[in-house]
Amino acid sequence: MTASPAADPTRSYKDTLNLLQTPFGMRANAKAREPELQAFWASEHLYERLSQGNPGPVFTLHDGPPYANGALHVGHALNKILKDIINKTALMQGKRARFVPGWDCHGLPIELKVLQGMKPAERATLTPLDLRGKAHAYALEQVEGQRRGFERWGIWADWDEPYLTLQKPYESAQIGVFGQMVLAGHIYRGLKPVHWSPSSRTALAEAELEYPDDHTSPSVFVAFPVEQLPEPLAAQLSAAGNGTAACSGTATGGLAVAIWTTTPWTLPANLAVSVNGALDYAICAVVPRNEAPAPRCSQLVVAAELRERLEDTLGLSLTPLLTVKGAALEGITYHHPLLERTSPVVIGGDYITTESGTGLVHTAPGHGVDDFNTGRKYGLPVLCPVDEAGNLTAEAGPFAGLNVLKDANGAIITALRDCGALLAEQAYAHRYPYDWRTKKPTIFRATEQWFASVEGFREAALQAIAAVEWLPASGRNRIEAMVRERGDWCISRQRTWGVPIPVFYHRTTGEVLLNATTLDHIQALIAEHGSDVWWQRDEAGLLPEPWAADAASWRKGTDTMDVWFDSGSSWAGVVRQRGLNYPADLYLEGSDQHRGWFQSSLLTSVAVNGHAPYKRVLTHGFALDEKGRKMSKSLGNVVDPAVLVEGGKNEKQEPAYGADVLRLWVSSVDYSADVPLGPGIVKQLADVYRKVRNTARYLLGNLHDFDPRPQAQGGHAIPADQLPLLDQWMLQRTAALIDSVSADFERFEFYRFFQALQNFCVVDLSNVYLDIAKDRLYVSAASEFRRRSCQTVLQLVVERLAGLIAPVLCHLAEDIWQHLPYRGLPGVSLEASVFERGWPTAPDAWRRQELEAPTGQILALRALVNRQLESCRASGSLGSSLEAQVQVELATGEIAAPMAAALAWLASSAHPTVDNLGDWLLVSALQLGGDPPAAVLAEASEAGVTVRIAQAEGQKCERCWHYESDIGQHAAHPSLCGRCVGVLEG
RNA sequence: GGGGGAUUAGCUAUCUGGUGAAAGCACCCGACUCAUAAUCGGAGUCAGGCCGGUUCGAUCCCGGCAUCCCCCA
Repeated sequence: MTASPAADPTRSYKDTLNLLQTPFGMRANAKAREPELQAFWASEHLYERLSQGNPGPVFTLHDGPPYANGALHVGHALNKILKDIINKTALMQGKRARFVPGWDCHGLPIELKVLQGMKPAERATLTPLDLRGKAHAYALEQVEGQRRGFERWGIWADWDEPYLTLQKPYESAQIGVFGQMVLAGHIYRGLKPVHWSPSSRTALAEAELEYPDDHTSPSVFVAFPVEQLPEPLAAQLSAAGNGTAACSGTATGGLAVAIWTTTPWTLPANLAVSVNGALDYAICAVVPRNEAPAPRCSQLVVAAELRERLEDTLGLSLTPLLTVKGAALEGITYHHPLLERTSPVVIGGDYITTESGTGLVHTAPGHGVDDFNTGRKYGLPVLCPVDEAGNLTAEAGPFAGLNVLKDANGAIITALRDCGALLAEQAYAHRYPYDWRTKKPTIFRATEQWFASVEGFREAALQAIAAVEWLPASGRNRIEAMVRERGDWCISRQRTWGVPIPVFYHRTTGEVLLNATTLDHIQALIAEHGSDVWWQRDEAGLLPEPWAADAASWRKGTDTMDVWFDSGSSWAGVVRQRGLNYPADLYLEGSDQHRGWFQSSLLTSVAVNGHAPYKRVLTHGFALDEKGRKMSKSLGNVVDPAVLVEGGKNEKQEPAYGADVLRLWVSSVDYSADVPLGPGIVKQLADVYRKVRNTARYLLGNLHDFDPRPQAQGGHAIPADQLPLLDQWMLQRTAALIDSVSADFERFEFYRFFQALQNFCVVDLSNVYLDIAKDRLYVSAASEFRRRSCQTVLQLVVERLAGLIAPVLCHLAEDIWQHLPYRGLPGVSLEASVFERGWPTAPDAWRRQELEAPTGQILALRALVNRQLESCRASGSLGSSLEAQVQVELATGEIAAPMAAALAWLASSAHPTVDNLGDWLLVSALQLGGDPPAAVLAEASEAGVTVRIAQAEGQKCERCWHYESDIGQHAAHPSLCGRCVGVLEG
């Protein structure tokens, strides 16, 4: 340094400062940079090496398979990124966290998607195998698209070996689960009402129904004559003075129960009348009004609340004789008005209301879900006198042959009128399900289905639930209630795109063939050929000996399995097959999966192995918009993760924020409830990201000439215990951050990490430590202790900061790591990736809680001074804080004791060139006690501490901007202070 | 219709039976021009969805209602 910059106007003293230098950009340029970093990970085989080669235990977060259909949405992002944060943390902690991603590939939506994409003519000639081939191809295509999206988000997984529910080993394992349940006696065949379309002679799923607005049904009110009353009720009635009317044995002229139905054709299948046990019912005397024809009964039972309304509807005068709870009606028997049959009055469920009808519900277990469930409770048979085409069968007696959607209703209404059971008839408009393809009405019809008998292992399931840790804890109540109350699981579907139920029926006797031999045989065939084999081969090709010899007598079943059975078998098809932990360490899905995958997986695992497939279950809520509403196209509030990450058509309006901002969002919200997302939130997250990035950039930029090796080994690092107090405080803050963030990740409370990270970067680093550090870093000579000690801290902090953010901001963390300026210095060894460094730790020596109190005092003093400086700025008397000098005066006694202690602590520092109050306050001069400055610009007192602000004396040093009185004492540097001259002249 | 969850500053988040407390960001004002499409300082706003109960006292406990979300019917 010979020529004086002052003498050379083309140079300025700025060039003599140690300003930051780094190629690390202020902006992420995420669209280009993130894929580069991902390519780096791939080239290093980082995920593979860590997940397989880590020294720690195997950690299994088992992926719940998303459905292989449609574009990725923010719900996918929330789920997969949460999983990835947990996996990356586990990998950094040295665990072998292998993540096998999955897809749910079978089922109706894909089947329908394929069918919709075909011309009617094409569809007409479609074979099941053709359909399955197209569905298979479609599913793979969807999987590929979603996989690319997940990878772009930086998710680490076995992307080359995902599990798909359509893979042969998976299907084979699923058949194995089914087989074990069969052999354990948990699988049975039974009748169940399903949506049935007579026009297409097939069962329909809910998704295949539509509900036109203009449907009208011929509704009827019918009186069912009572045969017998339970003893207590009979006694009550006779006590009310009307015992005689309750006929015994004769149905004529006596008491009747009144029902209402919109499907008169189901009356031949009536097997009970259901009441709500909690509702009030009135037994009424019946008197015709006006011209109305007299009914055959003299007393009617109706819901008390509906009595008056029914008087109008039925044209009858109903005088209440006795009011009882529905529960008291249980045990009444009545005679079917059209058939020779006696049936009971039973207690139904809460579905029985007084909104319409009579409060007593006609119950035909073969033709309604509520009816079916109630019937099961009372052991009623599932009578279904309707064939595939919707024609009544011989079981319907005189009505056999009539069609339920055409002539049956009329004939039955006529018969009711003829026998005097018809109370009223009226057209009733309501929503009614139609076959979406034929546009014809559907019916409920009982069909043969396959069930898993939950009853057989309900207790075991409840015990398994109790052994699992549910997060949040309310999840346990939720699934427990569902499992306790649920009925048997109907696992058969009348569809083509799925795993077959491997059963044969005898062509003449109907006998079911399903045993260990056939199951093993089919399982082996599917393992080898995939489930297509079921459709490719005839019975002779599917049956094992000895049945194969008589193949012509057997017919293979056409049902497929419920897709929940598919995904519910993943513990067998994936976790166990791939050598992961079973039970898995963690399942993590949206809270809707209590009814879905958590439950189906639990049931199959308990049925086969007697325990849950998971040790812990973590659930998250749903992504909503900024106002807490569901995202929908019509509201225009949908956040497309692809646009968020890669930018929209107009990148000015929809910039490419990058995957890290999406990941930061996931970390920022409390996902135990529903989580909000919208443009405002994204913008804010982008600001937080920028703050973290710029903070890291500043750290990197000031390490450009730093060798992190200890001085003893030729480097620049100062031992921690020899650092100034300010630096020790910074390390204490860093240790505190590491400790709290480690705990946050342990509890999966990432939003706490998000808050702590923000506070660390903004307050501890940017506002305090780095603000004070500027003078040390820029002004001091490059190798001065004052600067090297600061760099020591920056280096320790930046590496740990990178590690702490790595599970969430994985790209930023790696980008920081790749830009560590001392990478490649001789003698410096550095892991290739931040993920190889391991989870950040802090030596115990950093944890010095006792530094917090005095530092807090001084920072409070700093705030007090700042307020006064600001008032000086407002009056125009000061600009930069370095234009000021400060006098601090402490009151005597208790009140100022903490501050006095803090100042004494600071004064006792071994490194007064760093630990001095003036530098900490960023002012040019500081005076403790003594006489006040001549011209005080501002003054304030707080808690016994008085500060006075005055214009700093001397002149501004052109290099360090401090105001000093020793300016101009060196001829070569007339505008510099003594300190700067010392630096420049060595 | 039933079950579950949410409701504190514009946003995200936090603590608490005692006149409550509340961070960061955003917004506003100012400084700097040696992190500059950056950085620093200051200020203000503002409150626990609504109604009722328990209590000497409730944001915090209980009940109801409203709005939103999930599941089921």
